[in-house]
Amino acid sequence: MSPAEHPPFLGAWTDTPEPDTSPREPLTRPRIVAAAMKVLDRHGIDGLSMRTLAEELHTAATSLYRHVHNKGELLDLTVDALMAEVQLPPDGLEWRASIRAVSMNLRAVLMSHRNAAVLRGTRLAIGPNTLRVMEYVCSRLLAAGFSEDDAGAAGATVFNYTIGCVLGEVLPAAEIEASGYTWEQFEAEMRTRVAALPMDRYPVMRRMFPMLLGHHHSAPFEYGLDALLDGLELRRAAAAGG
Amino acid sequence: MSPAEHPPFLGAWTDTPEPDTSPREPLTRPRIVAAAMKVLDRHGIDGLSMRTLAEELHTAATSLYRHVHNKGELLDLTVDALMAEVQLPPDGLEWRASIRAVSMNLRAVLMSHRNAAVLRGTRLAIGPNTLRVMEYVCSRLLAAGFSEDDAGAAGATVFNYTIGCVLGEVLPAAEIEASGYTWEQFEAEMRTRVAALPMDRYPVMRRMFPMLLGHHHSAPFEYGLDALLDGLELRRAAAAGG
DNA sequence: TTAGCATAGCGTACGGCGTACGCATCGCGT
DNA sequence: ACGCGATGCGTACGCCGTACGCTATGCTAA
Repeated sequence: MSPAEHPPFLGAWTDTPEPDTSPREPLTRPRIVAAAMKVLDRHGIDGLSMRTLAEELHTAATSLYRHVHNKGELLDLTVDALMAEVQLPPDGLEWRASIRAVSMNLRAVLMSHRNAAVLRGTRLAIGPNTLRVMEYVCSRLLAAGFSEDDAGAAGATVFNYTIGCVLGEVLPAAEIEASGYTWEQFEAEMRTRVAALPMDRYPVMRRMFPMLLGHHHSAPFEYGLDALLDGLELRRAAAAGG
Repeated sequence: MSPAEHPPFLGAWTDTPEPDTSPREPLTRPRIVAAAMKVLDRHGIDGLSMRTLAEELHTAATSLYRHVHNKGELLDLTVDALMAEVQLPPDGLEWRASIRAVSMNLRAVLMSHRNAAVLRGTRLAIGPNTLRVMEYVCSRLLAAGFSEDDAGAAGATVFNYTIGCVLGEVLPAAEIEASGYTWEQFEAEMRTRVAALPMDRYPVMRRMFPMLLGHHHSAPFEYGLDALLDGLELRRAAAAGG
């Protein structure tokens, strides 16, 4: 197999494969996770396979398994890495303002990585970065006077609300991306699909449905978030007063 | 290939395959969807493949494609079928009570089909059954005095909150099921995994984390739901008063 | 300097997946 | 009796995750 086994003139015919003298820094978990996020952003969930990821890293698929137990763990790491991007608000804010800011930032991060956000909906991925955000939220709530039980419930509520909303907003976009449609094609298809449904049996929906699908801005999200925070403040004040 | 092509004694050696004289009612979409739900409940998301589903129906995998465009559509149908199970409360309830009841019923249905609930988190599946529930919620909110925009936002909020919470509650269970662990094994593994994290950097979490993971009951869900409804009532009253 | 060895990378292969394609079978309208 | 559309299914293809074992590399001890 080595060139020495060929007569010399044969070796001259083909370019020697140039033993790939590039330095090529070594594979590490952070590098792998970062690449996974990139592939996810660009090619969607179905576009992320161990092979495509390996290609992105100029490696073989099986090499990844030296650094990651299996694909599930890789996805969990990627989802947790997402949480590293959410900024925590500065100190000194009133509790509502700080929780609101965390929720908004979390939403922004998820929206900027739609596909990872969808993943986040399907995996229980608790890592240091997730914990960091949860720590901030819960400590703020405790400091504001919530009991430990209430702080846990309130924090979970805000989290779950935020993620639920983002999923609702992001899933259409993710499906569009996956199907290769444009937004207009998708909206048209949606319209015909809806027209095929027995809409006359649902008079309210016939009027409101386009609106429900079309929230490209954050107004409904903020409406619900503020309502939720108002309700939590009522409970906090009642508990503090009683 | 027909038995007549073999000498008779050869035919006697093997049991004639008994041409399956069972009547076997024809494949239909509802039958397929019901079977998919059953497989989902029993064997989890990964346990539902076109082949396993076909086996459940005593058919070949490719036969299913006469009734369903692709697996994605099948999953969408299954998710929508889930929504058929949520009961709508009787007439005459105050708006908060009726919305609260829908949310609780929706949660109960999702909790009783964990795996389908996880699917619901990843697919935009709007069919007649989903529409029916949304119709109820929105019409109730409109009747209570919400503007059309606010009703849409409020309805979406309640929906998204409910689904987000259920996902948070159900994902651990779904993962347990998928991994074949028992709940105790899982809790133990979770404990060691958490112990491996830099918990000392997160003092609040170290205390509260077990609680956050362990909500086997609906108290935190109801806490957040009631807070949300309180906040919405504030807005409704303000809009009606102004 | 060299021998030995742990470790990172990778080539091959296996079983399972979704599903395109074309043939067999069956029930019904003529 | 006879086509003919609808339904079921056998085969096959190109992906997927990943187990297994070889090779190349760089460090450590002699």
